[in-house]
Amino acid sequence: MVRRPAPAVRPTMVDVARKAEVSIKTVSRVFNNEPGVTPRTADRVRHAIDLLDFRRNDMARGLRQRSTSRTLGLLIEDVANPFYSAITRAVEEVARGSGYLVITSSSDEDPVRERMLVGMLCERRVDGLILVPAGADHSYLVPEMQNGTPVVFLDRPPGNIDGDVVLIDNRGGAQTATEHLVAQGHRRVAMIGDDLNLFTAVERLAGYRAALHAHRIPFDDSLVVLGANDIASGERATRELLGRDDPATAIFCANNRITVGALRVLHRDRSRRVALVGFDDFELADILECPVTVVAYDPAELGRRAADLLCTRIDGDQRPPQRVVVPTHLVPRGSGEVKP
Amino acid sequence: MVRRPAPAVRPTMVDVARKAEVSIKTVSRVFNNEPGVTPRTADRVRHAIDLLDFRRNDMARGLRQRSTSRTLGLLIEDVANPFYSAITRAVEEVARGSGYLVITSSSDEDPVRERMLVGMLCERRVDGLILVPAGADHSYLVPEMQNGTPVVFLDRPPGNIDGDVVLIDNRGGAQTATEHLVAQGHRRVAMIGDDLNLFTAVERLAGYRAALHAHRIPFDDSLVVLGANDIASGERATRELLGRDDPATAIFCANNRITVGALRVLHRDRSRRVALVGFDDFELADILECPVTVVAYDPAELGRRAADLLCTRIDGDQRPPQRVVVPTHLVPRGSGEVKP
DNA sequence: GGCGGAGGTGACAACGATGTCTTTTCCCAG
DNA sequence: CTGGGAAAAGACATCGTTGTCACCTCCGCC
Repeated sequence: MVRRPAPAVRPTMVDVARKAEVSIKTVSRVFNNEPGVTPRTADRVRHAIDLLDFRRNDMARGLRQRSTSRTLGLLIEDVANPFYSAITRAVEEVARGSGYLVITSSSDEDPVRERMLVGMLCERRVDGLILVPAGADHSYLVPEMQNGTPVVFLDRPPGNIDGDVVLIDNRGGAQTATEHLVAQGHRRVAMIGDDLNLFTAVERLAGYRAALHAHRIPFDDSLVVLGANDIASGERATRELLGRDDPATAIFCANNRITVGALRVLHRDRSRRVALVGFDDFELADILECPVTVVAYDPAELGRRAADLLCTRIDGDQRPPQRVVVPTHLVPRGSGEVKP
Repeated sequence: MVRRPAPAVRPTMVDVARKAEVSIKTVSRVFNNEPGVTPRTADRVRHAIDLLDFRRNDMARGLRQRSTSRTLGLLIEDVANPFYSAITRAVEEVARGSGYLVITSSSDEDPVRERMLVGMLCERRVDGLILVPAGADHSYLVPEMQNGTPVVFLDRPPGNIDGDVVLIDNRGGAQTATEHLVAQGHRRVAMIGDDLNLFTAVERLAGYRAALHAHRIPFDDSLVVLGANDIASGERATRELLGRDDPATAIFCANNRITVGALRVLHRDRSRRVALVGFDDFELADILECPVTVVAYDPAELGRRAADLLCTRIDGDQRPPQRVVVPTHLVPRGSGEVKP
């Protein structure tokens, strides 16, 4: 017969109470620093707590107190992406400041997966949820929100419902980037962007168009390639743009995956001198052969604002839905200052 | 008098039971797909569940069932660091495959903070813990582990206790990197490393020394600069090494922060031709002016192995502590093939 | 017609903490 | 020495779910 190790059960307040020869209620009082316990008794209890390595069971505590888990849910596209990992870190920081831990999960831009994960988070009774919405319809969140889980949307507004949103100034940033290229004398400014079912892609395209319009440059849709969402498609789009008869002399890359793809192409074919401005900053942008000019913003700021807002909602803030916009700024480094 | 919105309480199985006119036990059976319920009854219950947007309260469930939270804890140095965010993603993936969500938190290499976070995670009764140990003593984990929270250590072994560890082949990788430089004809090969109270730093230094030893090159400690742990200190160390009378002709940078720092210095002063091999790969290493040769490994593999191991422990695996070592491989790109 | 058995359903306790209310203790004034 | 009252400590119900066991019904068969 195999001897199994003891079942390994954590001590409870009952165990502590027995050891300290008091009632569990007294243990609870000591543990929570509630008044009304003699210092002598409190010491006895604390001693028992240390002796047994007691850790309060937060599930029981949470169950008793209107089901709070002291935990926030953060549902993003992919933590491995630096943009989101910066956000994650910022959210963690704010959360910890208020005693929360954070459950992170990645939806991979898949609405079905998103919905499943939201379900799992709600089952665990997260006290609030920060969500980068994937897909077009988020009305499924209505019951969750009504049932008392506050939700803050991040980076994109949700579909078919209203709620707090924290966004980047996509349109303004894209316009700044494009105007910067125009100011260098470029007239054939191309744009490589993501799929237009993404809010950010639409906004950035709008900013690009606004810049052209402001400078009376006609919009030429052969200079716009959309649907690029990773490094490989960024490369393809760049090759396509440069392979034409009358190629662009400047490119606005609407996100950092695309920028990297474009850089790979330009790095291989150095004979061309193409101006480039990217949306999103990235590490090492400044020490590439041709340092990359970008429109930057602080992703951590996005996370902080969202987490702050969420915390006020958890604390009962009843204001109407808020819309926070985080500004962008141009960082000229060389690639955007190439003349036609 | 201000009219406050309804207290927003989530429906429970009691509500579902009332609506479906059955007992809560039957609701529980239907919800968990247990046998022994008439299809007709089950349909009625399911209908009520949908109608009320019922979500099972996992805290209550967990409390009843030996306090399981279906949640893993992941305690790393900093999620915003690409190395850790890749790990995080991999852990999430494996976890989800077994029905777990992951609480991530960053210790910032601070033992006090680590301990506090471990405490918070244990209070929430995570089913298991993956920990990148900071500091030198982890005996404080003994009671947690005895009380039934399995722990897997990541990237470094813990201090003063035994346990499962998943590591990179630090020594082998460092040796490979150094030998590669020696093979190019370098005799004055420098190393910039982190503080020696870090396990990985010690191992990498050992690998560097082993390589020199294998090629009968005497160890010269003026060529070794330690204590570099961020980009700025990497820059300082590089300047220091190159500013000497008889400077090194090759540098082994023992982590990617250091590599980036060194690159910044070399980028500014292009007159020097110094060979460089870095430990850790990083994005864009291949499209820098001089593409960077590195010793690479798969951070995601680290995360996967740790999560897999943790899951088997949670499932009751009683084997003695395991030690998993993830291999490294050299990626020559140019910077490491510069001749003396 | 009664009885055994199986399948469906429900009553009730339990998980581990906390809120409410009661009891006990103890101190001091009268 | 006793009564009043505040402070300390405890009893017990409760949060929402699941495990255990009892109950009921319906069926088939002797």
